[in-house]
Amino acid sequence: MAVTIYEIAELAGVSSSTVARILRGDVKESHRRSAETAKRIRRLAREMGYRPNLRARAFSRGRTHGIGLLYTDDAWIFEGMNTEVVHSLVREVQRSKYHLVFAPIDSSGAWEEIVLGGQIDGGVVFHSLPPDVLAAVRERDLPLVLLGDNSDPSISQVVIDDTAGAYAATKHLLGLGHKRIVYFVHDTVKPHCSVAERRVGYRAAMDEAGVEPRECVYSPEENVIDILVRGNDRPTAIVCYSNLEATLIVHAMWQYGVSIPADLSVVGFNDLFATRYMTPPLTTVGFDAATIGELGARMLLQDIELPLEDRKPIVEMVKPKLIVRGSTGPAMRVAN
Amino acid sequence: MAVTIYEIAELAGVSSSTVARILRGDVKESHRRSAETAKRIRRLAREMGYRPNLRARAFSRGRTHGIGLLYTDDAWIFEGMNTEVVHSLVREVQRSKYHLVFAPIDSSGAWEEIVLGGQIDGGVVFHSLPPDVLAAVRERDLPLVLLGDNSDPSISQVVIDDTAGAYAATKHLLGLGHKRIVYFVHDTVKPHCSVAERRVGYRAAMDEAGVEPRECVYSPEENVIDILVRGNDRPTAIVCYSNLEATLIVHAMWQYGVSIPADLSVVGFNDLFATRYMTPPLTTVGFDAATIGELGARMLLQDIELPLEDRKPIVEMVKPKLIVRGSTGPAMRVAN
DNA sequence: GCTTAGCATGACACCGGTGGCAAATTGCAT
DNA sequence: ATGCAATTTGCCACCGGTGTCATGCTAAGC
Repeated sequence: MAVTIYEIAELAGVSSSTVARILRGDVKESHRRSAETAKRIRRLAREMGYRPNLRARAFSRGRTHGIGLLYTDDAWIFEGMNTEVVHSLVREVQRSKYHLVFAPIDSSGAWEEIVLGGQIDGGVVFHSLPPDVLAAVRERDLPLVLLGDNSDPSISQVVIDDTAGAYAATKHLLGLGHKRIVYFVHDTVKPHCSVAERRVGYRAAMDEAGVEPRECVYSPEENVIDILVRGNDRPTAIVCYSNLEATLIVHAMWQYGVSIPADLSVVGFNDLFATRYMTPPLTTVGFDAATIGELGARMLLQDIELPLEDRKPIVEMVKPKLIVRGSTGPAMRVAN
Repeated sequence: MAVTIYEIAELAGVSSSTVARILRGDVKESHRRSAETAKRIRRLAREMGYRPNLRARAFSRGRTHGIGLLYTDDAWIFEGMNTEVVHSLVREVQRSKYHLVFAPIDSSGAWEEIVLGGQIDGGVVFHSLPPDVLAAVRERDLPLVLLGDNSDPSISQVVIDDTAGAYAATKHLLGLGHKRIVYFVHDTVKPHCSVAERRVGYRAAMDEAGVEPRECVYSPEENVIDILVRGNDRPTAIVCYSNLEATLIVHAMWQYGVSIPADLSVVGFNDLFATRYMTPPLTTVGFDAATIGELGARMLLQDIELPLEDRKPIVEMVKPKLIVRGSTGPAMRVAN
């Protein structure tokens, strides 16, 4: 059905290799004859609506030009900032004529088909890979880039400076006169290096100010209310692990009549569109999702082009910055 | 590097066809010898870590087992409900050993590579296709399923009953005693059939109640404030086209001290996680995103398996339902 | 024991490009 | 005109499966 180089070759009276090379741009065309045939062949191809069969090319070259989007359920790629990262990833990868393929790592084992079946030339990982998957990928010599995880230094990665972000958030609160500041993590959050990193940043700022750090896990909800509303020694400010905690806390405080930021200051993490329109607009640590996708894609594509032995892991760190909005304010004077 | 059927065939002392057939399950194995060789070959394949080369299979069969995720920038697939639809799409497609490929329709022309290069066997469309793309897809006889758009009856589609949703929302407000109800659309919303359909539902309910319908475009913001805050004859309730309008209105009203729902009732459209935690929690029209993905995927996969002439467009309609939360309340008594 | 339908098997062409190699052609210098 | 290097061109094997066809084998029926 579709036009092939052989049909073009026949009509043009040349061999299929010539057609293939010309349409691929493998010919310098300095000779007079070459330039002429090249022009003729290109015209023919255009007229006949030729499109290289990418299945055939992938087979023959052993390269699909596919990039796997590898993620576990824990990575929540359909939530928050991650969707924006994926968005930029798609864009960047397209620019180099590659395409992105969903490769969820779940019990269905579909990832095996994709990775072991040779459907992709490399993978972008949200956030890290189970050991068996990693082993399989390694065996196939597929280059990888990890996004948002620094657990394996032997793989290239793009990470956010979580420590710096949490540090800045805590500093901001300390600067407003707060002393009783809590670091909050929701208990549905999977153990992930960023949880610890943000904690480190928080603690560093607290230590520096000579204030006692306090941590809390948001669960069960009652527990949180007890701490934030009924507690005797209740905190005046909160550093949230992410926007989830911030959203839930703002909502819970609204229910209990605790005013934000008058009675309680809240800092989130991640600059989602919606946080700008919360009541009050959320002060949060933000970073540019597009940068992460672009860096990741470029690092991966570079590795793919490189011969196996020249590949070496690179780590890129993205600096977040604090965006001050309405959910933080000066500490109450009356604080005991 | 990777194991092929030829290597297995050699070791097993049979032909490559036999290996291929046995590993594909094309053999009934009623004969004694067959059963024995089959067992031997399967064991060998397992021991050698054989994996069929899917590039080769795709080439040979002319089928990639890839499904294109076709979307324009206008479709916002990285926002709101759409991400959930994509999520379920991935899942459902995997169950049938297919994989999803991002195929954004933009000026980069990358979609041509994917569609015309034969990288996919079919496509899921958010929400509709530009004419040139549609023509290209048609020419390749690629089956399609449209999600959330009913503009082309010749293509299978999964649509939400927008009219019924907006009707239910408006009915709810009328039931609470509201008379001055406005239908709100943000001006960044692209012309899309759902805008009109929801308007129809809104109007139907208003007409039924014998109340004058009123529509508004959210832009510029000043305009909205004028209408909702300063207006003499200002509305007491709003039916929003989507959650975007609802979020912005709730936020703006908070700034102007208009209390929701006491002074103004707001109904959104789309049941996002975050709407549950807005202040107040949003009354909204919701539908199950997963259902849409599953239906769409199944319809498409069915079409792919079918011979060209047996394919006929199917339309599935998903019923939304009203979720009453805190942003709607009875109309004020003092209303003139 | 012989026939025969039915299934398993092997041989081989094919899908549509790629890439290495040898042969042909060209431009340029002598 | 001749030689030479540079470049283009054609030929062909190859990538790893699939599917068809002819042949070989098997088990059941007589």
